Amino acid sequence: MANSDKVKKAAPKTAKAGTIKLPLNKIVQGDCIEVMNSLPEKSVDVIFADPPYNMQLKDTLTRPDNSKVDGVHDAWDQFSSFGAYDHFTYEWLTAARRVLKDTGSIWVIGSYHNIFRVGNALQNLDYWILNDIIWRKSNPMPNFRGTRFTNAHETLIWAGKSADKSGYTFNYDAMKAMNDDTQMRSDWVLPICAGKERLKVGDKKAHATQKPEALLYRVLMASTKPGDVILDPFFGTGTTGAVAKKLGRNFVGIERETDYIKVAQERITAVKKLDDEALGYTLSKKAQPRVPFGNLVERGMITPGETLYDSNKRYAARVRTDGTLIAEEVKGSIHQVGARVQGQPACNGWTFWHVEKKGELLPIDVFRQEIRAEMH
Amino acid sequence: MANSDKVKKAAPKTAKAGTIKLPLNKIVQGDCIEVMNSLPEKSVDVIFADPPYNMQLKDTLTRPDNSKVDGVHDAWDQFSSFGAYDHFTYEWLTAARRVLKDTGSIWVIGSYHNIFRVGNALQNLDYWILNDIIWRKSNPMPNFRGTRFTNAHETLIWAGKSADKSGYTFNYDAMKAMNDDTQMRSDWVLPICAGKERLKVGDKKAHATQKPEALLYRVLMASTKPGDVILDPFFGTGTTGAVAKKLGRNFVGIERETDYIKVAQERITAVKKLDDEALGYTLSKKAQPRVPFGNLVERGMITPGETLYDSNKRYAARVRTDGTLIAEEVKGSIHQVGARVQGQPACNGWTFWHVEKKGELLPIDVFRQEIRAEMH
DNA sequence: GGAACAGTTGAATCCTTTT
DNA sequence: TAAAAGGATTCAACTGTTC
Repeated sequence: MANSDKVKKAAPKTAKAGTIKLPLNKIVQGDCIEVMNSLPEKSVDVIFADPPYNMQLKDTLTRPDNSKVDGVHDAWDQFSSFGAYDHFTYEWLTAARRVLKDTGSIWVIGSYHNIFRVGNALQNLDYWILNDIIWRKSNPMPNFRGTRFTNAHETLIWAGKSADKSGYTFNYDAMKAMNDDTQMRSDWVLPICAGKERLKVGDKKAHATQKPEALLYRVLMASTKPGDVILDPFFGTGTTGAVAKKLGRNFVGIERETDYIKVAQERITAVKKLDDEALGYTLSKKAQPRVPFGNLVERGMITPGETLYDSNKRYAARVRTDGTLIAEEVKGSIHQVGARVQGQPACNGWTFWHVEKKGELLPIDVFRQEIRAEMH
Repeated sequence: MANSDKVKKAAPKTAKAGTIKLPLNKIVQGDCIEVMNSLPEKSVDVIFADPPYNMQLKDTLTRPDNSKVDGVHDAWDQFSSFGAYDHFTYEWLTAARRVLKDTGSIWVIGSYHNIFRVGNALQNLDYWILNDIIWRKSNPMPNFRGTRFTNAHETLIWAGKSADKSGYTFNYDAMKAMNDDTQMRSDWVLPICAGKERLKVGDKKAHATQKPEALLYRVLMASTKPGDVILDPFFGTGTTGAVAKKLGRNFVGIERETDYIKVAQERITAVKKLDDEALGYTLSKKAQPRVPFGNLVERGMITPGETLYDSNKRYAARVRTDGTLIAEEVKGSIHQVGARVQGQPACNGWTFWHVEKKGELLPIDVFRQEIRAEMH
């Protein structure tokens, strides 16, 4: 493909690390390791990677010097017939780790041919696995020879940058909402990419392993926020870019093959971003602004001296002017007193305590909601 | 446990490899690596292994009701590093390979904590992966903190002794018959081991990680013939032995802990071999799979931003990306919003809401039916 | 006797901010 | 940096009790 404003040529190998500005919503042509090494470090929120898994599997286990590995004690830390693939894997995962923000996370998809190499490398490189996700295909290709089980799934690994770097995005509530109000599980049932969604060039598939948009939809809805940057180092025909654009996220695509880039570019251009109401990103409860109980007293929503009850009216406590409670000699915050009267180690005072209004018990959390609504 | 005719003491480390006769249908007490090295080479048909997962649990975990989760904190699951775990893995997999017949196969079960280490080691040791099998738990433990996807599955790797040594057993027709006459897939839905099947000592579970018999039933039905020898190097409370005996197969169990051996021995003694007729598998009736509304959005059957109507077009609501609806400031699931706009306590959103296609109103339930049809 | 309800439990790498 | 505090968080299956 000729140069266009949407396609960047790969940075030369000599490019200084981090000297290239992040090419937002563009496809960069080139080797993903070189390109990633040219990007600014800690600059992307999430990486989605669908690496190749074409391996030379028939070789026997040999070291680089061609001696055969036979012992127990030296097999596990030596190169093997998988050496070339492992080397490639470590290189791109290392480059990916550099460009990933400390609060970022990475997704890698694969099958049993390569996923154990990838998972092993991720762990060795100090990534921290969050989940392994099973994409259960509703319409897999059958096993024609009847020699094994129908290979009906692929595996995705979702990992944070390291064990002590938390802060990764997980839209728990959105996932739960998408799953009829029960937690989203680690096994996802989705059809393979077929029909109109399957991109063609003439009457041939544009790409051998095009992933369904539904898969990326769930990945991005789960682990990114609107405006986040998603890097895909094996961009192919651009499923990641198409879904990112639709969902109001930014993408950076890296791809070597001109033919794929061309198809991906056309595809993404045709995608429209959903409007903001439809996007409807709701802040998780954990991320909402903190409202001290004292504010409710301060504003007169709750009067000092008033009595609070639990939902069964088994426990009662009186409100003091400073926003603490007192019950049976126990003084402290709404949480501490709630925990103590029940003899529990912890308690969410917001949902535990109620005020009595016209004979009805109203959780004090409704006042907090009022205050938050004012704050937008 | 005292010596008995059913329990053998481990062979001494100096025992010459292969000098011990195969202890058929017995539990050998000792370290599995030493014991396996003392057994005759190429003597067992199938190995089933449930090694420690190296879960690296830190603090105690509590449920939302403040009760404590009884996690796996046993000494046998503690390893100092990945290196230590890898070393252990290579050792036992090497010993296992020696006792396995050339026509044999091996099963190893694990979770994301260890399965990538195991899979990597299997490949490096020249085993040949036949399938990775997903045990989808119908009743997994939820994620109590809302931080990740519910960890709802475990992975089994099924591998032959090497790429050029075929001849492993796969009972294709039995598997197909067990699965309503369609090929058995690589994902198996089975409940966890609970209820009466769960072995207890007093009121405590006998083993932290007892596997369900249904899982071993399928493994052995798929990959062994009557009379075959199945070796389990991490025998625990003997699920492998119990199912092997029931199915008319022979087992060899290796276990270190006296307490587990005692429980396993009693359990297996109580098992009766099924008569040949009873070996026919009774099919459990499949329930209608639940399809979340979010799936329709994810798959593009319904577009975020699209408007839904009731059959009389009296009410309207817009679809958001996470599969919730919004109508007149009311947000929530298709059921919740349907109920609220009507002022009713409840509503079946599937039949209430419709999409407009070419001037016709189509209930959204038709899309759910489409998805169910794909799932069979 | 059976329905309804309350209680328990499972291989889990399960929090974040302020003081 | 360690300790304290705020406050967010669960699903399906089985067991046992009550009405």
